[in-house]
Amino acid sequence: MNETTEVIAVRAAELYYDENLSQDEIGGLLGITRWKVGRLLAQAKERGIVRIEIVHPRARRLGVERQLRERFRLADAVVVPVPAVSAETGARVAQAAADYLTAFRPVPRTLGVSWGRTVDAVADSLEKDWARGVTVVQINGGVSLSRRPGTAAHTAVTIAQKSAGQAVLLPSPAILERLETKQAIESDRTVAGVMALAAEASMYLFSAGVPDATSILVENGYLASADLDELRRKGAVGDVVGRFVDANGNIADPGLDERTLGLGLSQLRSAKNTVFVVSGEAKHLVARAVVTSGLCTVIVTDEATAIALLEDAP
Amino acid sequence: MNETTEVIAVRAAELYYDENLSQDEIGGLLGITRWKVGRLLAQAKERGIVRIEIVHPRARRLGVERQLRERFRLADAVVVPVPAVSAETGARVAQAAADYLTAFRPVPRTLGVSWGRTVDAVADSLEKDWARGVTVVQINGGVSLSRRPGTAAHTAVTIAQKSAGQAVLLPSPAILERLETKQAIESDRTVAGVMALAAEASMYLFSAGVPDATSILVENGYLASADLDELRRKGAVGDVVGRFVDANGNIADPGLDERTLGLGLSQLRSAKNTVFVVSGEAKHLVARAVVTSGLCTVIVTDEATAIALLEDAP
DNA sequence: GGTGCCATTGCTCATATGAGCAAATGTGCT
DNA sequence: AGCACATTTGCTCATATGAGCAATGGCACC
Repeated sequence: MNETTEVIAVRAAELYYDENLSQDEIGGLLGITRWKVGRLLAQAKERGIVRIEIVHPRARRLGVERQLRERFRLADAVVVPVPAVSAETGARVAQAAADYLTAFRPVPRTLGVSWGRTVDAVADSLEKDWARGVTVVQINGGVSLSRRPGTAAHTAVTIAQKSAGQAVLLPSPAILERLETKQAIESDRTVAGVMALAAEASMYLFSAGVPDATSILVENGYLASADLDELRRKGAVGDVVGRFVDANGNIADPGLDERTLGLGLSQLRSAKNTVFVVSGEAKHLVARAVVTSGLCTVIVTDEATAIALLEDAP
Repeated sequence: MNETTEVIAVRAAELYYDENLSQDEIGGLLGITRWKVGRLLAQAKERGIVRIEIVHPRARRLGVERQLRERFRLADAVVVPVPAVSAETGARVAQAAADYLTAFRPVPRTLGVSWGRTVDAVADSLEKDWARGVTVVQINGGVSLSRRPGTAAHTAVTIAQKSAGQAVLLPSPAILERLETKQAIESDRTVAGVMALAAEASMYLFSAGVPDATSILVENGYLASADLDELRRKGAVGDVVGRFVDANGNIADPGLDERTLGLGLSQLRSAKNTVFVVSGEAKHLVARAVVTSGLCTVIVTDEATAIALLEDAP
């Protein structure tokens, strides 16, 4: 397309999109046939002269979603565009995840949830009455054994309350210091019951953490900074339901993993509906590990993360 | 439109504009009728959820142009969008003016031109062979009496050469110190001949200057900074073909004007095709004076200037 | 519980538009 | 020049779409 043609295409696009003329009228004005106008408009779109964008906090990128589904054989994917001011990104992704849960059919009877900042944001983004009577069960420990509910409990309880359902909490720390302690807690009737329920959930909702100082596992005192150094040395790129994985989605530190109480990764892998919510540059690596190793069937993320996943091909 | 409907509209817009589905298919997916889809899309456009923009250096704002034509009873108007990096604005406006001249029919036989940075930029933006054999005549003095051609000459010569036509220069300063000198020069056969030709031009091209230190009249030594102070005191908002006007388009300083050699404003006002090229915040005031006082039949400008002209109503 | 009013919905029908194809027009090569 | 080939153009026809209108469904007010 030479420059003259291009300028004509620009005029045509202005008349069509800004002035709402028909292609026929435009042809009359510019002295070309209506078919030529149609072709010029098509080319103008192709070459990015005409840019159509959907500006809305709830906007999504369906094209990218399709690519993610195909590339990683996911049941579904939700990608939100990255707003210019990227502070909002996390909130938008959380909102998108909430929307996804709300729209999901059949409504899950039992929803297994992890905990952390991301999942908590999803809980807060849910509308009241997003569903009816969902039993929300924690899939990994996050509560101290004291009675006062922490953030982890808040997440599950919020999701359950907003559907007028009940929350079933896992009364255990995420990581125990000694294997024996873990086994003892596991064999407790209550805990075992919760774990059995968690194993049967019709849907799981979880995010991932990164092995650095911002990790909520450090914040809650389960791990020390030195532990993370060690984990990174062993190839850990992040944690999923409290379990640290390497770039291939394998357990990074089996010793540590044995002391981690909650749903196992293999259980997650064999589940039908596992919704993975993730956003932000820092989590690109762990997101890759999750989608490539089949830990999730559904991903909800921001466009930048999605593009990163699609770009460096496996 | 409530929030739920709005989100559906967003989905519809994504499917329609990004995924190229038909409204019928979208209706199927979203569980609504195709008419509802059509209505939602229309509303999404209206409410700015769907934003369509034409991104191109040669883009124009036809809607604003129409408003300008109607409001100021112009024969024509050309408005270029303001690019984000506004340094380009001047160049784009000059290009638009060049395009306008090139497309103008019938091709002007004689083109009267003013001089200055803006008009010079137009000259440079013209394509070689933009027209055939146009006689370009200067309409106000800009050359010193010395033989070396300055910028003013360059402008006229460039425009003429690019059409394989000839340039007719006005060998006189723009403003003379004494009235007698001006009259003497005016009565010179050559000068009188050029002025007669200028008066008969089939089209005029000019810009406007502002009465401050950046004025090319100061740069070329015709006026001193103190003269401009005086002019501003007398209400001058800028100059057109070397003549300073107030906000109403009247001569700001008759004494000075009598010593200014070139086409008079009344001649400009009675001409059929007077193309006024102007851009930039600083020239908003003088632009208003020009369009409201009928000095031009055609304006070529940037969107910001156009909006400013339209906003504070007369 | 009626009753009139306004907003929303589903529809008919005329029009606008894109896909696909044949004719025409370039374009490079011998 | 003559030919093969690619590109562009103008067209037919099926489909998509918006305008306009009747039917429907809330909703305030009596």
